[in-house]
Amino acid sequence: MSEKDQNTEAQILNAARNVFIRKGYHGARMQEIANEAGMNKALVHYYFRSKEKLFRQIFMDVFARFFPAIGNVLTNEEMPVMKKIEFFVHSYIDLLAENSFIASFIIMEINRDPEETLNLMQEITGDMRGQYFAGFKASLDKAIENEEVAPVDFRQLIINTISMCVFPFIGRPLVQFMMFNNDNDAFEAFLENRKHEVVQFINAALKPANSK
Amino acid sequence: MSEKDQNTEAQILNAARNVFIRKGYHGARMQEIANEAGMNKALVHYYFRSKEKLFRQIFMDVFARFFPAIGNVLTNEEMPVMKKIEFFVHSYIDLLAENSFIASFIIMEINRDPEETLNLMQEITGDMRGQYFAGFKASLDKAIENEEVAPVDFRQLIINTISMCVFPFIGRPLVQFMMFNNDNDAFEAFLENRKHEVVQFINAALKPANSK
DNA sequence: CATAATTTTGACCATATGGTTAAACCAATT
DNA sequence: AATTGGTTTAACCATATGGTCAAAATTATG
Repeated sequence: MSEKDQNTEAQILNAARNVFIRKGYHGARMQEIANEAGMNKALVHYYFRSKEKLFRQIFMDVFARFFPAIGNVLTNEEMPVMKKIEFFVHSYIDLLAENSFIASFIIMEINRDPEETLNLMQEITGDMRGQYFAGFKASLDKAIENEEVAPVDFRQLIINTISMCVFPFIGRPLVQFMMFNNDNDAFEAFLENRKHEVVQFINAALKPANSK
Repeated sequence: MSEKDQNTEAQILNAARNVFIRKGYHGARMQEIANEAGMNKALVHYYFRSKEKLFRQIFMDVFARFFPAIGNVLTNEEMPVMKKIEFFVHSYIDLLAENSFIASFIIMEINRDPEETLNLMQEITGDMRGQYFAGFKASLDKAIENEEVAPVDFRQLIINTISMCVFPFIGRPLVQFMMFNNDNDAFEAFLENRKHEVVQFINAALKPANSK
């Protein structure tokens, strides 16, 4: 594989990533990818046989970068639960803010073809799926026992947390329109605040009943 | 318009609704809609000139049924804030459970073509958009002043609430796979619980600092 | 420098898809 | 029964799209 090879390949991957993320699988056109990469359509097929093969690679790249953020935080045994959550919320919202279409893209694709998409995801998560959460559950339950946090089901808590982080990005056009008169800057500011607000919200919700 | 007219038209609308919701605009095929309606493709065009016109009508129908659930609850001045939220959470999760693809559909389309989709939505919401939330803000702020609930920005609260209701449905395949080993029944049970858990979670989060 | 190997391109193909049309069908009216 | 008006269909059209191929351009190799 020559230098030029890697270069063109990278150009294609880059263009494909943009187009697929913007338009989704059905909306994306091989021609548009070729144009955006500044080359002939046949060349795209020369490097990646078919649209589907190209898409798979893109999806896995995107998801592979997106997924570990969850795992790394939940896995760290040392950190107290509430710190874990704080760290998670901050890094997740930052990640999404910098890659604003990733969340919609993943959601879009998993709803388009759940079976296939789950297969791709499994190749990345492997068997680790359950482990991530088991670790979190353990340390959460311990904290509950020590009455550091109020009793709560770990799944509900995780989903509450992820929901509050992810939804504003997925539903951004809608939310921005409905609640911010479509004012971009106002919404950006809102997102910046949100990191702290969400943490505070969860923190308050988890305050044990007998604390002051 | 004859009886038969209304019947075929309804059949088309019904089929189109199913197909569009399952596949989204790009994924949907006029032929598939015709098949599902049990008729010729040309007939679909005879009733609704183009795919786009048909789609618009479907989207507006779907959104029109989906949207008021927000407004009605937030508008009611009498109800105490926490009751409003409880009512909202219950009715929203029920609505989504019964129309499981609606949320994904709306999200999908608004990300596909925000401009156009917002236009369609505006035809339904009219100028009422702001009003809904203004009413909620007023009664929330009053409750805060009376120290019935802890201080919180009304937008953050609304988005927190909607996030926690909607996200599990939008991300269902992913969540079900990651946290429930793809077990359908387990996830359904989880959703049933969730109505109460979310209400309780918000309730705890909004408990004023000085209450026991 | 000549030859081989690889990369890139323009032209092309088969198929799918949204959309049209003319004719067939059918129900009501005279 | 014939006419009329709307409904439904089969066949068709133009275009878009994923994909292929042979030739040209470029690069590596002797």
